[in-house]
Amino acid sequence: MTENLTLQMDDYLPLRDVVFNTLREAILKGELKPGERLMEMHLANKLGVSRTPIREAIRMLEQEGLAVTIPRKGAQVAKMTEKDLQDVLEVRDALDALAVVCACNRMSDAQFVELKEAMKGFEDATKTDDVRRIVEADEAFHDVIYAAAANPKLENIINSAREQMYRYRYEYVKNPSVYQQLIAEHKSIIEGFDRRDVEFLKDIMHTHLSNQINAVREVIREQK
Amino acid sequence: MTENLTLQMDDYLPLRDVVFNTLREAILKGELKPGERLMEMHLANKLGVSRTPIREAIRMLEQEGLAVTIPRKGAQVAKMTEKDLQDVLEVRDALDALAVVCACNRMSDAQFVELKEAMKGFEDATKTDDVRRIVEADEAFHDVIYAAAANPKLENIINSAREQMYRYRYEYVKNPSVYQQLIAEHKSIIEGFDRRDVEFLKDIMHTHLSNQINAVREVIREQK
DNA sequence: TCTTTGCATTTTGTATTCAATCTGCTTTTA
DNA sequence: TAAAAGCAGATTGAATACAAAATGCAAAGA
Repeated sequence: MTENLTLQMDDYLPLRDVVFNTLREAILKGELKPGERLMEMHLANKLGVSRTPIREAIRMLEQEGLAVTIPRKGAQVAKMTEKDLQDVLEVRDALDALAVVCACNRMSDAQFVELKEAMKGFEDATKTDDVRRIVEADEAFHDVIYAAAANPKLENIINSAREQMYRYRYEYVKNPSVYQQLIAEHKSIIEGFDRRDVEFLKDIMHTHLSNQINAVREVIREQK
Repeated sequence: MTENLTLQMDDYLPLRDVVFNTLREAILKGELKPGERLMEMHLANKLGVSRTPIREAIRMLEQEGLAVTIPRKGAQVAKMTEKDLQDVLEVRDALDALAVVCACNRMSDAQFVELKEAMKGFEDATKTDDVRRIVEADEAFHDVIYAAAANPKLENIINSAREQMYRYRYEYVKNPSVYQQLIAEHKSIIEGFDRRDVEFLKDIMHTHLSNQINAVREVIREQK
C-alpha cells in the first residue's frame, strides 16, 4: 500500500516531475506493487497536491511502461507476465551487446578508471547487507559502460528496459550466494575492456544477463 | 451476445488520446516542424478542447521523444541533430538485427505470405507518385517482420525509434531513383526468410538501413 | 435462486479559474 | 549611450469545479 509516500521538493522542478519521480521510485522499489491501482484523489491527498500534476505524472509513467491505464477506469502499476520479462530480456541482450561494442571502441582512460572504481564499489557493497546499496552499486557499474557508449538515445532506451525489470530483480540480488558470481563477471568485463576484446565482452554480458532470468522468473511466478 | 459493442469507439477514446494521435501524426508528417512551439492555448483553440487534454498529450509526446519541454517556457517539437540521428540508427540497426533473427525463427507460413503481399504492395505503391502511400507501404512491409518477431516489447521500442526518424525520412523516399534499390532489397529480405538464412538477413537489413542515413543526414543539415 | 434495475457513491474526464513566471518593450538612470 | 528597472501582456503551473462514467449494493421481479 501507499503508506509513506512523500515529496521531496527540488525547488523549481514542476510538481508533475516531482510526482513522476516519486511514483517511479515507489514502483521500482516495490512500494507500489504491480496491479495496484493509482487513484488520482488518493495520490493527490497522500502527496499534498491537486489531481492535475498527478494526472500528468501518470501519463508519463504510462509511456515509460510502468503504468497502464484503462480509459474511465483508471491507472494501475504495470504487471509483467513471464513472457513480457522474456521479451524485455531479449531486447536488453541485444542493446547491451551494442552498448558494450560502442563502449569498447569509445571508452576513455578516465572512464576505464571509473569502471574499475565502480567495480570496487560493488565489491564493497556486497560486504554489507544493504540490498538497496548493492543494487545501486551494480547499476552504477553498468551506468559507466552505458555512458562510455556515448550514445544517449541508446542509454535512454536501455534505461527504460532496465526499469521495467528492476522491480522484479530485487529478489535476485537479495540472495547473497550470487554475489561472488556477480563480482567475477564484473571482473571479466573489466578484463574484456582492458583487452578490447569485443566478442568476449558480448559473451560475458549475455551470461551476466541470462543469470538473472531464472531468478526473476521465480518472482513473477509467485506474483500470481 | 450483443453485436455492435464497439459502436464508434472513437467517442470512447479520451480526448487526451485523440489529441496525442493528432499531434503525433502532425509531427511525423512534418506539419508541425522541429523546433516549432507547442502552445497550449493555441492548440486548445485549434482543436476545440481545453488545455487539460493538450497538456496530457504533450506529456506523452515528451516521453515518446517527439517533444521537448522547458519548465515554465513550454514545449516544442523535438529537434534532432546529426548525432541524434546517428545514435538512433545505431540502435535501430541492433534492434532490426534482433527482429530479423526472431522473425526468422518464429515466422508462420501465413505471415510469410503476408510479407510477400506487403512486398507486392510496396512495388505497386512505387509506381504511383503518392509519397505518403509509398512510405506507408514500406512501413507495412517492415511491420510484418516486426509482428513475426513475436516480441511486443521489441516492437514498441523499434516503433519509437522509427518514429523519431520518420519525419526526416520523407525526403529520402521522395527521390524515385531509390525505388528500384528498395524493391531489390525487399526481395532479398524475402529470399532470406525463404532460406531461413539469419546471417544474410542481418546483413541485408543493415544495408537497407544504412542507405537511408546519408539522405536523412542531408535533410538534417538543411534544417539549420 | 438468479437476474435485473435503480440509485448513491466513487472515480475519471474535461473545463475553468487563479497564481506564478516569462517576454519584450518602455522608461529610468548612471 | 548603455545598462537597469519596471510594467503589461502572454504563457505555463496548479487547483478547483463540474460533468460523465463506472462501481457496488440493495431492492424488485422472474
